[in-house]
Amino acid sequence: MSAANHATDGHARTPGPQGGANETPFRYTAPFANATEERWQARLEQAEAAGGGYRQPNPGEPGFDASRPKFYCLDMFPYPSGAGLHVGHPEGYTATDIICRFKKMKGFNVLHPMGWDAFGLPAEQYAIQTGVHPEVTTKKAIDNFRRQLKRFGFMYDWSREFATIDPDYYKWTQWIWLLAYNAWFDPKVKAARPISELEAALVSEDREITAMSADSAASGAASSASGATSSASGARVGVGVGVTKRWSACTKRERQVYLDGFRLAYLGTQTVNWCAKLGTVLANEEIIDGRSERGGHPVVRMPLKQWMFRITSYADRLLADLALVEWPDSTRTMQSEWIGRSEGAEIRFEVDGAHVENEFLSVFTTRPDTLFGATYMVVAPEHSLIARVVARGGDARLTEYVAWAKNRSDIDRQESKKKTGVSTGLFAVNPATGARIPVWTADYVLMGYGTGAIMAVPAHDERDFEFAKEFALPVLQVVDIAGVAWTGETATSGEGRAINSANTASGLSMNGMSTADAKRAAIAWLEAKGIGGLRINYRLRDWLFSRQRYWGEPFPVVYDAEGNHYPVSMTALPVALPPLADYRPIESSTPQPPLAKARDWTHTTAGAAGVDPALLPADTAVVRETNTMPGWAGSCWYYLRYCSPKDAQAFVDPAAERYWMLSRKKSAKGTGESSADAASVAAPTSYDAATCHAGGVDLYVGGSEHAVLHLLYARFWHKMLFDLGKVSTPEPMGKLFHQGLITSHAYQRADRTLVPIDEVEERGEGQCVEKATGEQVTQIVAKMSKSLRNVVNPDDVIAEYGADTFRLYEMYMGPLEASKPWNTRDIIGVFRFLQRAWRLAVDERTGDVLCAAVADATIEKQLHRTIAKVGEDIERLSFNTAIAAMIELVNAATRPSDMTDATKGGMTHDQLVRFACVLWPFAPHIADELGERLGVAGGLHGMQWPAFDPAMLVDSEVEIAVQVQGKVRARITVPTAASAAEIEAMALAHPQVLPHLGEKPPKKVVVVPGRMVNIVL
RNA sequence: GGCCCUGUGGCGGAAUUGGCAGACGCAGCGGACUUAAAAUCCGCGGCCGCGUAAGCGGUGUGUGGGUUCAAGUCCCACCGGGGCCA
Repeated sequence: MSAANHATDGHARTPGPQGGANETPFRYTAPFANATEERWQARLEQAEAAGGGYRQPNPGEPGFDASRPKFYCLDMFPYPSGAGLHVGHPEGYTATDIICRFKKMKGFNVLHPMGWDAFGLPAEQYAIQTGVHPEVTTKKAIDNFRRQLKRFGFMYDWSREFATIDPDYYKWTQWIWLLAYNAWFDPKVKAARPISELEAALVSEDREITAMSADSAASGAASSASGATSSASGARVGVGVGVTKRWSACTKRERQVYLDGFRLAYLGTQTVNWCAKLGTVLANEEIIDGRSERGGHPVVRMPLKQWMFRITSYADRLLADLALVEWPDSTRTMQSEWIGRSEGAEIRFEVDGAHVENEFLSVFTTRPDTLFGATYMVVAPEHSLIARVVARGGDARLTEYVAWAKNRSDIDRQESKKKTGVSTGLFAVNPATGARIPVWTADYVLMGYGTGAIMAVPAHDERDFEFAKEFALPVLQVVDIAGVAWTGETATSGEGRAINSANTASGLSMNGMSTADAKRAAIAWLEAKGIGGLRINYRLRDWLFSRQRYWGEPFPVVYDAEGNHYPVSMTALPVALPPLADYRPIESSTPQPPLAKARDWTHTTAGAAGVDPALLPADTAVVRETNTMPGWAGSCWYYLRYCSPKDAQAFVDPAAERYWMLSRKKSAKGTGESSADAASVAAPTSYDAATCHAGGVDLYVGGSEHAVLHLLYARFWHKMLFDLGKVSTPEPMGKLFHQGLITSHAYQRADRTLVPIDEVEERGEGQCVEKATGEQVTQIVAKMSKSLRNVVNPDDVIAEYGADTFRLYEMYMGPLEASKPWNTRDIIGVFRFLQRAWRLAVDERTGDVLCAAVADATIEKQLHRTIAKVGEDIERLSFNTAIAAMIELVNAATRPSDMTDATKGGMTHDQLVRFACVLWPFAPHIADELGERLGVAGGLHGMQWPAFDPAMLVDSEVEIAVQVQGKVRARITVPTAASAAEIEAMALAHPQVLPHLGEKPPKKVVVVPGRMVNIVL
């Protein structure tokens, strides 16, 4: 078969652009590779325009094959930044592309979508810098990203593409938020339920409720929701002021406030991190060392009404269900540490003092066994108790201290060596000893952890001890730790035996008990006394979901004149982001969302805004919420939308969601060869924990920088949707994989300062010197950065070698999960491999295919082994070794320099087709081109993964090592089936072994058939 | 400070279950082809010592111990690099 036979598209015979005297116009050069790739990509565009291409139909759609198993493979969608793709993007995308192409050849229905995470701070900041509307810059960046990704030839189903900024998408983001707004977490069933069910129960049972002010309600219920997981369910945390009333006796307003205290999306007054420069509030996790993660601007703390998500309700389940997913252990550990479950006790201390009466101070401690050692208490400067003391005329030093401490970052507060604080003038009563102990405020206690107050046990806590020393507060040892002498000079921490811990008056006696027993005794005593009990505390805080920015999803909420909030009806969505001439944030010391500037939009009526008339008459004047959602919002559920991206009736079509997200657990036996048997079992129709996989997406690949936040938020949304019956699996991502960071090189002077890569010259022998000074520098691995001038632009690399080479290079660099340095010099290696592979099949002078007439038995065997090895390696994401195997095959089959003599080396037509199929997932363009020249029309995507004969994987003979005392002394070739006794006899008789054997017979001979022999003397 | 990951030639890495360390690639060296160069093809290659050579001996996976017939792999301690929580 010659190339001329299928030169129908007029391109196949086009010589590589190498000039007139070129003798090898069909050589696989970079221009030839680029031309070939672009030709195949143009064809793909045509096919896509005609409804084909790599489109994957859904169940019920034309062309859908129900007999095939499904595989949903997802990349973390990118922020389309103005800078375009960096080399890190195609790393994960190539990996998933290889797996998807492989799975397709193995007979799977493959969902492999791509889209854009286009809202959020970076897009807005970029727009602000360039002075162009974010929508314009974002869409331009998307177009550029799409162009770049298409140039890599990824097998995405582009018909499913969307961006989070599309109104058709964020309409449903708002819809999900409304679901959360209209839901509460029922601690009895540990699941979300519609809030209408809570309301119905309150009405029918006419329950007694504690009516509260709007401000305290939200935080109060939030605390009780997490407290509900402990046995201390009745205990209120902090100082709550409320009146108990029957539901029927409550006003409409009181009922509303009460219900608001349960919503999963609620309005709470929070001490927030206000970044004046960015004009927005930031989540704790967006702040590093007291400055904004993005931009490094200072952040101050102030109270603000914000929309929150009650993610703490899900702390237990978010923790427990980590066991159900195939995620890297490191990621699961990070999430569980982020959730930070700790078991301890809540203890309520009575407070009395000049200004405050009948109050109590609640603390959380992991060491209730040390209660007798609590010689003073400390509350955070932000604690509500302090505010009240100040309001009732507390002394000036206290006021001053609170003002000073308020803006110190959490890090500063915890790390500063010198402890600061002032006495509040109040006293609390230690319930165990009956002693009056002073209440201090100090910034080393944070409002964000526990209750914002601690009982200080200076004898056994380092920080409490330092504080007690600083202010001459009493220290009492209550734990005797074996092997650690008590000197009074330093705190002793750890477990031991309780001492000085008995009081007949209070009835608590723990002396002699182990720490574990003492904890139990203390908790039992607290419960009996009704002043506390077992409590599970979480580090996890509720999720601050409001941002004072323009470029985000508007909240579907309006406020009446009194400031009461009302949801926009689901049927009135989307609440479209209004056009705004000046969208810049308002840089100020007080929060002012930019959307407030769109007065025509913000000031409207309930009817125009789409509020249910049953909630508020249509002509009521209302003001829209001007905060927007954070960048995380759109990425919390995009994987669901891909299942049915155009659905206008629902956020996801239930049948499509079920098909792509729900799957059976893999049977224990099924290793690798799973295509045929998986299809024979009918797809499940509903989730069953015993037989179904908890996670939906079969493989999710992305960077580990998203190990906590994005993945925790997405899991939270998914669990809400699961509870409310909107999705069919309890977890969003069944299997997760993090690709490693691609780093680069930089050079370091003797004084450890860095030198940009282009200011260094190599002088051979691995010696490098700085051009300007001649100083010797050493090569180190560093992150790619503009300042080090070591950023690699994928477009440049493709122009120089082609996309197939780029893909191959990134996969060949090393293990996918490892962080690896980019080394441009190494790219030539995989490029040469593709050249050799090409030359194996194609005459470089004529473009005709070159096939061996007769199959070489050795090559045939190696081909089978390569097919087996590459298939296994793809399944375990070991692409570097798969490529090495292909290189070995091609090297073995490569002819000597006379490349026209088809009788020497090479592969037969049939072998070349099979090889092209194996190469296709990695380097699809060259493989498709080879395939076509070999007579497979229209590309290889319809081909099956080639079969291998297991018999071909075994040799009849094997060479094994013979060791004497663990040292290799000889190698013998034995039949694979040889018995241990036969091998032993051969080994002992070997001439190279004999001299090493002593006079006496060997003590022992270890024979591992097929591996080695070890003779022990 | 605690937990986790990691350390293999000049470089990237391989060794999937404790079983021949260094696959494959880069860089390097030698040869063939060529007027020459590039390209291509063939070959060499951890380090040290001996040998003209094929080869032989020793040593070798951050350091020091241990388990084992056998350790890059398992255990303990330490050192360096990275991450997470403090």
